[in-house]
Amino acid sequence: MPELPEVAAALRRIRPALLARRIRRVEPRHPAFAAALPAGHRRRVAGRRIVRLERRGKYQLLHLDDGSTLLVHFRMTGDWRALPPAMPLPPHTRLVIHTDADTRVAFVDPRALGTVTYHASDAPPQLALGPEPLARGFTPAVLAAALATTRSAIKPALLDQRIVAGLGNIYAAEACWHAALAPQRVASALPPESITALVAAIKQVLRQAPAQRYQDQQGHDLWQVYDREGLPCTRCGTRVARVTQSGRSTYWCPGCQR
DNA sequence: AGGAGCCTGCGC
DNA sequence: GCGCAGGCTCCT
Repeated sequence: MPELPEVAAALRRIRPALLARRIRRVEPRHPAFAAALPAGHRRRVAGRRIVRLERRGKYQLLHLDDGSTLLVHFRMTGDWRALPPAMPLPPHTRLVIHTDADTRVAFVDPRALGTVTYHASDAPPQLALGPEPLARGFTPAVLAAALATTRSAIKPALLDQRIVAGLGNIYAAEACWHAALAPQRVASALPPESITALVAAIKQVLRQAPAQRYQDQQGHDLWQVYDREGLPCTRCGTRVARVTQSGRSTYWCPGCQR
C-alpha cells in the first residue's frame, strides 16, 4: 500500500495504541524481522516508553523515552494494524508490539520486505530525504534546485527520496500525467512552467489520495494512468503506454504528456 | 544509469 | 510455469 498518504494513515491508526505507552515486548514473527531487530535490541526496547510518533517521507520513527528510535519502513506491502483485545493475529503478521496497556500493534507484510530497526540515542537514523511534498516549503524553486542535481528523467527523479520525500511509483506517474509531462523528459532541463505544474500536480495527487486505498466507493481504482496500459487516456483518448525506467514500470499517455 | 537481491503472493 | 509487484540497498 505504501506511499506517503498510506504511511501517514497507518501511523495515525496506531497512535492511540502506542503513544505514551510503555513497550512490554517486541515479538518478531519472521526470520528477517528477527535478524533486523536482534535479541539485544529487543531487550533495550523493552520497558521504554514511546514519547513521539513521527513520519518522514515513507519512514516512521517511534521515539522512545531514552532518546533511542525504532525506525519503520513498509517497503512494498507493509502496514500497521491495531489489534482489539483477544483478536488473533492477522495473516502475514511479521512483528508484534505489546504494550503495558495490553494494546497490541501488528506489522502486517505479506512480502516481508519491510523493516523495523533500532537506533540508539547516540546514533540516530540518518535519513537522506528531500523536502516533504505537502509542506509549504515545497515550492517550484525548491524542486527546481533539487532537479538541477540529477541527470535522470523526471519520473525516476521523483522516485528519488533525496529530491522529494514520499512519492512512489504510482503517484510519480500520476503527477507527471496531471502536469501533462512526458516521464522521460530530462529532469534538469524542464522549464519553470513545467516545474510549477509538477509541484501543483504532486500536491494534488497526494492530497486527494484516500487514506486506505486509491479507489472510489465502487472499488474502482482512481488512477489516471497507473496500471492502465492500452486503455484510453481520460484526457485525450490516446492509449496509455507502459515503459520501463530504472527497472520500474512507468505508465503514461503519449498523446497529451509532452 | 542499470541490474540483482531481498521475500511472498497473484494473475495470466 | 512466468512475470510482475505502490521500495530500497548494494553492486557492477
